[in-house]
Amino acid sequence: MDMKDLPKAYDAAAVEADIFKQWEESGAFDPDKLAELDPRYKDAKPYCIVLPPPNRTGTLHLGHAKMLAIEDLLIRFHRMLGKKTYWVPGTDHAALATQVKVEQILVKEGIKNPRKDLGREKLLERIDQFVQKSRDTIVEQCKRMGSSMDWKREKYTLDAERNLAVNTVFKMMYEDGLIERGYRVVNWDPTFQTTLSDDEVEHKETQAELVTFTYDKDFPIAISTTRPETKFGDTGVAVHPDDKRYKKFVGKTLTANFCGKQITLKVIADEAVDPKFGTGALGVTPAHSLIDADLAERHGLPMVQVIGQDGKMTSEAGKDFEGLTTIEARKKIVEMLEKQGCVQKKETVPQSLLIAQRGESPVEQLPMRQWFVRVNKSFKLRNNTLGKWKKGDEATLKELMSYAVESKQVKILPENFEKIYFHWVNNLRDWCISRQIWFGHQIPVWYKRFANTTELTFVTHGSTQDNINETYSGDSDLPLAEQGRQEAVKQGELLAGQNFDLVITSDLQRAVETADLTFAGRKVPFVQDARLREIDLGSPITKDMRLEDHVVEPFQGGESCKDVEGRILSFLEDVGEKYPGKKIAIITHMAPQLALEVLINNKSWEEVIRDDWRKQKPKAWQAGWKYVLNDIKLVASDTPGEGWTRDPDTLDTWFSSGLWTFSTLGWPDKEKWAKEREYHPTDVLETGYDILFFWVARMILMSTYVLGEVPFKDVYLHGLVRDEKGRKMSKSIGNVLDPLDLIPKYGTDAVRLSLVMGTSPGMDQKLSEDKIRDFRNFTNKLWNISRYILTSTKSENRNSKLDLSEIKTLPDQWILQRLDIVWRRVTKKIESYEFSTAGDELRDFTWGDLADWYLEISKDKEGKEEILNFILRNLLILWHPFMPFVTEYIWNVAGFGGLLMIKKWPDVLDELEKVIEWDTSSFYKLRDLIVDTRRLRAEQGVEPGKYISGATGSSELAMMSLIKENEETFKKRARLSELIYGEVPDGWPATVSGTIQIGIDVSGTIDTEKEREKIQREVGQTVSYIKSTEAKLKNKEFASKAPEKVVNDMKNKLEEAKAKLKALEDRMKV
RNA sequence: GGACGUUUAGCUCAGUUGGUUAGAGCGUUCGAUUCACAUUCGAAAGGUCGCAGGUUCGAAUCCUGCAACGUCCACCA
Repeated sequence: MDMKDLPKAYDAAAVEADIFKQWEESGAFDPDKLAELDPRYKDAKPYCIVLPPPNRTGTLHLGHAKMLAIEDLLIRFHRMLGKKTYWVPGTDHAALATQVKVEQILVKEGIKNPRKDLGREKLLERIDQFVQKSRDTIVEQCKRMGSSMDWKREKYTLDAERNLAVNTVFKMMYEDGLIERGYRVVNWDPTFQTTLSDDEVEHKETQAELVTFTYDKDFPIAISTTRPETKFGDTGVAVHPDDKRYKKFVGKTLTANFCGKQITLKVIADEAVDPKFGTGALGVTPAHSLIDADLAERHGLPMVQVIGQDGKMTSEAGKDFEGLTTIEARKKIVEMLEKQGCVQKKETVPQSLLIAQRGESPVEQLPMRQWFVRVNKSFKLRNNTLGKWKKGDEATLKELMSYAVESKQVKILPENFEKIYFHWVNNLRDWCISRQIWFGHQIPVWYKRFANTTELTFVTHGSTQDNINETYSGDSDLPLAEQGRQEAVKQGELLAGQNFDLVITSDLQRAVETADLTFAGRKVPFVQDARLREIDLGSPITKDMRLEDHVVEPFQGGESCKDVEGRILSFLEDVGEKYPGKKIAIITHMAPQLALEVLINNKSWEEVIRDDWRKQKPKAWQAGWKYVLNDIKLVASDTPGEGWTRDPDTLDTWFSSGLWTFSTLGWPDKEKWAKEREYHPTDVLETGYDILFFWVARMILMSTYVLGEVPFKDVYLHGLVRDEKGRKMSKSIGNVLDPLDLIPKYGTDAVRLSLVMGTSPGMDQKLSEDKIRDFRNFTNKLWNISRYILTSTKSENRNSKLDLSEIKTLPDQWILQRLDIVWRRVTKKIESYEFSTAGDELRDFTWGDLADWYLEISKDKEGKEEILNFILRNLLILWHPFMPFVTEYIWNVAGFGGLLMIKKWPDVLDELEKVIEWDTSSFYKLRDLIVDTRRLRAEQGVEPGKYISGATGSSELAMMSLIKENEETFKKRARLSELIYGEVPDGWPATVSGTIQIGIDVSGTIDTEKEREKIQREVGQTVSYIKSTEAKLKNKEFASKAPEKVVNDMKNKLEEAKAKLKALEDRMKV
């Protein structure tokens, strides 16, 4: 392109698509291809950020745009620094949120009850269609934002690889006893028919009627409630232990006829009751309140469920109420109570209603059988590199989560969020992970149910010599010792009263012999089954062998406990099918028996080994553990085949997102994981503070549990984007700014800048179109600076080397020195996540120093082409992470060669190392002088614009020197000229008429302000810090008052600062 | 009820271990513009740093209390 044809204004809309295509096709987004593009990426250090996967529920908003702008800035910066950058792209299925949204759409389309009318498969199909569309939009939007990630590596929280990770972790946790199925009070959303975690439930302030009443006319204690309909489920009345009014009732069991239902209430005393509230007595409803459930557990009160999953009253509420909604029931109850004269008081009180986070539907608390992650359960650590524990130590998930942040292995920015994090972790309750919706990871648990129940009676074999010695037999097949024979006979006596249809023994000698002795004289058929064998340990083992060491990993080429579990599982399947309804005795060994505990009795290996076997060993020799086999439950990472039914529930979406940092890097596939292992822990997690608990905390939980390491080193929490009045952007207010509208209007670079500049971590940001417009103006400024340089210099000078020893004039030295200082500061600031101030620094340089001063000065002097091109190249490099499109475009137009996005930061600036030697301090004095001149000129009314350009610096200096034609002035002007141009020119430009009096001592400005100011510029506050600290330390009062530790701290820091300063001074001397 | 923030120019915000005269952008006012850029340039005005105490040679910065606003968590049944 001919430089003369460059348009006056930068047209972002016209060039961005092409630029992005160029980047994408180059392969520079792919960390593995970087080395092909530039050899410096060979063996480069990894740098990794996982993209917080946007929900596939629709389109991206400005919050996403902000996230993309910040992360792309970091990625581009580190890529230019020479790191192998991997920005992991992906999207989130968002389980509940998505299903809810699609169901709502379907309802609008006329399908009244999508779940019922379409069924699981069809509904999932519709969701998949929606989700696919959503995904395409999201990818397109990310690209429009200029995000430099490689979508060929796209991951999805619900794809096959992530599913394997989810199932694997579920199984691990199940085996460690961290996941359990329990009957507990959970949050239930009757509208969407699913459970919700504590974090998905919100409180909404409402007014409610607080009714004070007695259960029936004769009941001695009055209670208050806002939810009379739950009172059918009351099983207790709680009072404060010190409350004299009720002391006589404590411990008694009272009955009442509550609106037609006979209820039994135990009066309990508990500290949790506030004697000052209401009547001081509290009706305890264990089934419908988490708080009451805790109370009930402490005092052993039963649970009665009176509200069903449909949100209506159950049969427990009696015939008159069954099937009514809670509101209807409430009204009716109050009426009935009033009729009976039981109501003492009705008042309106503020109450916070539980509602689902999405939508407005109220949430009920009900007891249900659900899956939970137990955060307070201690378990044995597999491998852990956090430092506090070693393999085999015990810890709880909560402890892992706390320690990761406490030890600063995860640093949260801004720091105050650490407190919030700890508070949340400390108050964390078990996490309900099962959801009754269809869209999501189905729980990896399968059941096989049998037509009839089979009863299995476990019979231990008698002792062999090895058993007596307490050594493990390995694969040896010893006969019973004499003691063992006696044991077998004795066992027979113990089982004498019981009849068996069949005896199944393992095929090892000791089991077969035991069968013969124990069941001698009975007419029971015997069957041998090799699957009941003891563990094959490969070879004989010593006494020190421990079962817990090879639960998962096989020992010496033999079997692991898990292998045995597989054998027993297949055995049970056969037994359940072949012998339904029979009573069977099985003679087998220790490990197979533990497997029975695991498979039938729902225990983890860790548990059975630790708790059951050792404690109950004596009992084992007495025979007769019974197992009732009516179904088998199997937790597996893949379907076990036909005849198995899978748990229909799905997992909380955050279970899969919690694995995101490593499930995206190939885990648990050994090969893939090995290849990308180096990227974990990832370098930084950047996201909004609103999902600190939902997501950030759960990633820390999962990563420290599964891998024993933190998921990321830094957490950068950005604030929310709000409208110009500080309100949340919402469709109902109509104040939503859509990135897709803004980008064509102002350009992506302007939108990105507006989201990064003027913001700090954790702080909400007010955004208006005015602000974006200002940054559009700035991109145009950069464009015009470039246009000026490109049109005023020859293209053959674009990449010419700069010989620093040839730079002699003051403005040249000054601008290069400024550039040197600026890039150092910008680098430091980006590294410490101070994007806004980094941008300010750059903008001040670009606009304030370069455009307003240096370019103006350069107009009056030829021969600055190398410097101008040099500065432009570097300016583009420094701005690139902030404004990728316009900088890449200019780089292209200028013909600097190659792709800007993989140019080395700071690359060409390396040669600037030496510029610190120059003394440019007098430039500032001159600048002040010029500004003074302008002001004076304005004040004294020099005819404007006639001889001198309004904005330039150098011509005004010339003017100044001509103001008073006398010897003194001439000297000054000669000196000024020398300073600016490095020489005294032969003649002067333009003649200036008029006279302006100025009295500035130019010579005085030249020799002052040397080393100190220069050092200050480079090291910031160091010099003054040293001075003030030294002064403070010398202060006798301070020294005597301050604690020793403080003084020492200050001394240390002082030494550091001095060393820093000295290093700098040395550098300057070279 | 508990915790955490915020309060600095008309507006949006910087101000990193306390240290010369508290900064920027926008806006306002005045002025300039044959120039790479009117998407420009220059200048000016505008601040008891929320309030009240305290520590210090020195406080926007540290401590205490108060107020307003905001957010999160818990919840009185």
